[in-house]
Amino acid sequence: MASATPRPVTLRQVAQHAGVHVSTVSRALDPERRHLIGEAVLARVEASARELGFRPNYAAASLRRGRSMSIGVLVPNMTNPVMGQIMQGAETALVKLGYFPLMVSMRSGASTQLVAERLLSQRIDGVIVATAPQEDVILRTLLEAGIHAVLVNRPDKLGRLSAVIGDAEHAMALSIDHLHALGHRRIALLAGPQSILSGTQRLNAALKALQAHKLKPAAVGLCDEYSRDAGRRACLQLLASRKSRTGAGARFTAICAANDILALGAYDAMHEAGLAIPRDMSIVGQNDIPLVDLVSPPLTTVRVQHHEMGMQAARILIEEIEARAANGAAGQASKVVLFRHEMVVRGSTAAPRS
Amino acid sequence: MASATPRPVTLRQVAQHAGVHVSTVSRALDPERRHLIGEAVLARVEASARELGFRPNYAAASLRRGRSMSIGVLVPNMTNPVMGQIMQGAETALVKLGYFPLMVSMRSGASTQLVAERLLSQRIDGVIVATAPQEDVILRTLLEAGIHAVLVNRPDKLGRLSAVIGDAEHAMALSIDHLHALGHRRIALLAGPQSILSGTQRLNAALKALQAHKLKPAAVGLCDEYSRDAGRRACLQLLASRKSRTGAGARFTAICAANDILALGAYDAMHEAGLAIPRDMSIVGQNDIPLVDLVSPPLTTVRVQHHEMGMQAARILIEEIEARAANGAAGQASKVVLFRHEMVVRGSTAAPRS
DNA sequence: GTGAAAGCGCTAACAG
DNA sequence: CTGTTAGCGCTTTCAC
Repeated sequence: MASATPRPVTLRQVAQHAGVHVSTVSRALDPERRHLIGEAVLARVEASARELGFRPNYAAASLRRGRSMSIGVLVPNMTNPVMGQIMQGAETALVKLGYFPLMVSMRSGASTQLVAERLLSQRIDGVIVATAPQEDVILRTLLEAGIHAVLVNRPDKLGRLSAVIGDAEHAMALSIDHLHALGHRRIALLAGPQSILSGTQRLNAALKALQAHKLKPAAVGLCDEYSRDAGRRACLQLLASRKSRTGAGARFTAICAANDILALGAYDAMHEAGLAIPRDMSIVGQNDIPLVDLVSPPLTTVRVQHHEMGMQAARILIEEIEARAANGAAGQASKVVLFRHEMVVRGSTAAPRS
Repeated sequence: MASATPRPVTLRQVAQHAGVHVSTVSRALDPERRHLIGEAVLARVEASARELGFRPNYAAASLRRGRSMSIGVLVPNMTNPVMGQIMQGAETALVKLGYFPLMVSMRSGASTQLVAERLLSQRIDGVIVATAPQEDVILRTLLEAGIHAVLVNRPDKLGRLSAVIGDAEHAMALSIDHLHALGHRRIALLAGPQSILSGTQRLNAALKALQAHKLKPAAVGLCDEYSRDAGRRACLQLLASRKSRTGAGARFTAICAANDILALGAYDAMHEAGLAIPRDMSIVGQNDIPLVDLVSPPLTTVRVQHHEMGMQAARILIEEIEARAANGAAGQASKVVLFRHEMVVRGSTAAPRS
């Protein structure tokens, strides 16, 4: 008993065991330089390493090479499933590229400044930033220290950094095209608060998508916040005006909501009005938040591929870092990747009753 | 322009700037040893460090001290909000204790073996394990390498490791007590699959909680999986038997589900049977998964404090690591912390109609 | 209180 | 192809 933490095996020990020099072992174990080593020696070294259970000491390698091969992944918090997907995607891609992701959240209780210091002390080679622009103190600190950054889910106002962001126009077009393909021509919009960016952006995108089919919205309900109740109220109002009016435009058969929460509010309104989904009204949401596949009927919505966005951000970051290492800091153009979304067709949409 | 990544400031530079020796700076900047330094020198060193923007190089410190001050946090995946909370809690506590968390998921696409190697190469001082027992290959590899581990949300079958787990008895007692306090006496149970641990555990806990009130379940519905539809079917069956039987026991007024998903299935069944929640039937879930506050009526459930569990696991781990460093590996007893839960009363429960 | 010197484990010139 | 040598930046004896 009492196995007093066996001290990790070093390169030196492997070298001794294999009867060669340390540097030979170092080369043999590096996939990039193993071809420099004779086959016989290579085999011997590998056998020794395996037998002794050698694991390279990253700290020592970092110190020597001046690169840590680790990348910070900065998120506002880790409990949000969207952030989870971004982290997961970034991890997958980074590991595959031979880097180690360091996940760091702003909800750690540490001050903004300390979060930056922590990352800097780890000598990260780059950082993927998914935090809100309000927290840019960190980003600035990191950039000043010469850390390369790529943004996820938010654009860079200065246009200096590459960013991977969602394509709002594409997203709304998917919703509208889906309804149109089902045969809907009288479509009402349930828009989010026009005081915030995504609110106006999505409304405009929806109008544009309708226009592409030479349509105008049958009605537009404005919600003053992204809450279920706001969606419900706006929707009830829409239904009321539908009755009072007789024009063709007012008799809509489908609702395109700016967001899943608002769509769920529309569910409530339909319920109260005694209308069945999707028989009397088709409803489509936006975002595919968790559990909307569990409501009745399961919500048709548009999924943002946050996982892929995380992967893409990682790939761009590493590419830029390695380009910089090769070509020097000279003029790299920053990319903006607009991400495609995907339609998730479930039970809340159907062809209109003829 | 062309700021070619300024090389990080080293201790040596700070020493030069302050006109003292490197070792003096090292001592001055370590809160544990700064008292060894004269006040004047201390002030001078600190000023220099700040002025030059010195950040300690953790890799160098790790190498020298033989401890990385970093802790692995192993989760099955990062997209699950439960895991998010555990990671978040662990991060908060670890950072406060001066450690750096390395979040690693099994969904990274890397093989189990490689995930372990990665952690080992980082020379982590310990690991918090929130993965399922199926993935114990990793855990075994880490333990064999002498890494200290603490489990979250799962017990150690061998009783060697400390674990922070939910208290199923407490959780079910909260549900039952809540229903009892509202006046319910004829309570049906919706149990999960008896083939898995949490299924039997929760059922037994519920029976025990009822017994504490000298009650027996009015009925027990067994679901063969944790799905909404399984909950619905089991619940419909319960309702059918309720009609056919006339005994007092069969006419239950409340349902206590083993899980939120099953509870949502019960919602469906009530809907189909034309019963209103909570007027005709009270329903209580378990877990408080995201969005159950958005269903109609909002689900009354029991919340597991995963965030606190993550924090607690971190504290225990560090405590044990530091005790081991101080006292040697000698016989440490492993702790099992049963975590308290909290009732979240929302709209799905009410007093029974008299 | 402070300085000097050694070395953690590894990689990267430079020799041969 | 393989060995030699010199550190990366830091902490930690041991002197003074």
